[in-house]
Amino acid sequence: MQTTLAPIEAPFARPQRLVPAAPAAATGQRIADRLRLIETVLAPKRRIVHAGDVIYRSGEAFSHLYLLNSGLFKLLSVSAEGREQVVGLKFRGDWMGFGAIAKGAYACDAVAMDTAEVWTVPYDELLRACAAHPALIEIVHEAMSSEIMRDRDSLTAMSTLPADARVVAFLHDWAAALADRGLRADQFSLRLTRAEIGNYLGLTLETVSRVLSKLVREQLITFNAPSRRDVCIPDFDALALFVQRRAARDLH
Amino acid sequence: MQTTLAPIEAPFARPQRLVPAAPAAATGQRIADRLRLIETVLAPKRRIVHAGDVIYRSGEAFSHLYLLNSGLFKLLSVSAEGREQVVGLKFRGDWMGFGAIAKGAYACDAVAMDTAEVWTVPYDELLRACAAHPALIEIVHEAMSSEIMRDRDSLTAMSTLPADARVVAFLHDWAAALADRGLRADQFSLRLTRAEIGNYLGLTLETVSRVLSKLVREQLITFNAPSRRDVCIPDFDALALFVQRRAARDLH
DNA sequence: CGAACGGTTGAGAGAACTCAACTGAAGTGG
DNA sequence: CCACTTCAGTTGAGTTCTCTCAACCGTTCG
Repeated sequence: MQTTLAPIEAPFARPQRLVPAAPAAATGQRIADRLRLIETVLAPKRRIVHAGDVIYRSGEAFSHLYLLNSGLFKLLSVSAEGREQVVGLKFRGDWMGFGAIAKGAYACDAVAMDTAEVWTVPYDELLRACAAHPALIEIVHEAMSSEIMRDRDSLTAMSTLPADARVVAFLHDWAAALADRGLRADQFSLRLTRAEIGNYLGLTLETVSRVLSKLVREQLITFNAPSRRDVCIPDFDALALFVQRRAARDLH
Repeated sequence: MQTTLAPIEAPFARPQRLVPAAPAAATGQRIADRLRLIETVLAPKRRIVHAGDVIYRSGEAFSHLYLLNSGLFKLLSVSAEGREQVVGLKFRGDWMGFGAIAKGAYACDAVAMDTAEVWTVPYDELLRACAAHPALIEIVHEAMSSEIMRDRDSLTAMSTLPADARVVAFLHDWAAALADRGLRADQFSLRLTRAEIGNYLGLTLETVSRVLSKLVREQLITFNAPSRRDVCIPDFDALALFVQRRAARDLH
């Protein structure tokens, strides 16, 4: 797979994600609390969007951050030649647009995959509000920090995991993201095509399809109805274990 | 390589990097300016470290950010089993520790690869200073934003580029990082072993070695002395072109 | 001098990709 | 209402790329 400097374990093992069985009472509470604070302090403009709607486009001047209150977004890095690369998936409570601060322009397209509610936060207004509300700055830093960690984990997964473990880690993280938000994680609809999943994971759509078929054979997942997009995950921890085993494999 | 949603070009093409021929007068000025501001506002504690020294370790409680004033650092994600993964390389002007804000603990080891000067910035002090100096907050946000973008670009490269282009992109980015800091970019010493480069890029050390040999044959690089770590890059733009071509290859 | 280490190179194996055929579902127009 | 098309998905066969295993070289260091 790649060069081993020393033995490694599950690279996708994000501490917060590996504790999916959070007390039901607290499930999704942190995220909701933060949203409420943002709401009261900033009174952001709310906006309902539908699948396919684009919040910002690559190249546009940066001015706003966006906070997802519901729904699902994908971030697409679009090259000059028009090829697209999925570089991120955003759930409720996630911010969009952090990457644009440094360059003063968005570097990707933010596309809704669903009916969603987006809160619009003018960046300069946010900065002013930060001066008045110290808690705000910490929330923003925490969100950026999380994004950095998530990217880093993805990078590690990409460089250490074989195809099947990558797909499993993807499912695991998706389920964990839902669980974090208090949504049911044992059964959900992937809203991406095989091509999009493959694009995101650095695999071909055929490989993704083959892996999913294999996972069904191995009973790690099942599909509801013939749609083949509604996944059931009978044993969440088995996913993490699969990834771990697969990563451990090449340490002899 | 991976699923194509639409045609793509060079994924490593980071706008700021693709303009390496910055006016000599301004070269490295932005970074120096920011360092100077931090220095005057925060008066951070300076610290000289040597190759192999560790600034923080995975698992330690988060309390400080670190700003690199000179030298080179690597960030190592270390698993429970002790296997290491290079997840980042830091140059002068780069911050270390952003990833730790969210979880309150560092998730990787920061290891000096060189004699280096590190500035120590207590995070709570930084937050207080931000309230007084609005410019400071923008600098920090910009640094975090840059890190997000860099990770995202690496992810794209990992998922779209074949082995040779990945190595070339790595050299290109290294040279660009040096150029950004006013250092000579046409000739420099890679301070990583083949194993470390491979680990970072998700390749084996043998593949890295083979690619480098091929690049020498194709005159994209040369080595100084038999050390095989001192690289000459006769034509910087040729590197970007190589990556671009290699990425464009699979769009038929 | 011998051991350890970084690096190079070759041969064979294995993983993922490409190309291609096929299915089923959904949508369109006659 | 039913051909016809399109699109997502599955599966197979062959190819290609990268990895694994191995031998070997040169340098450094005890």
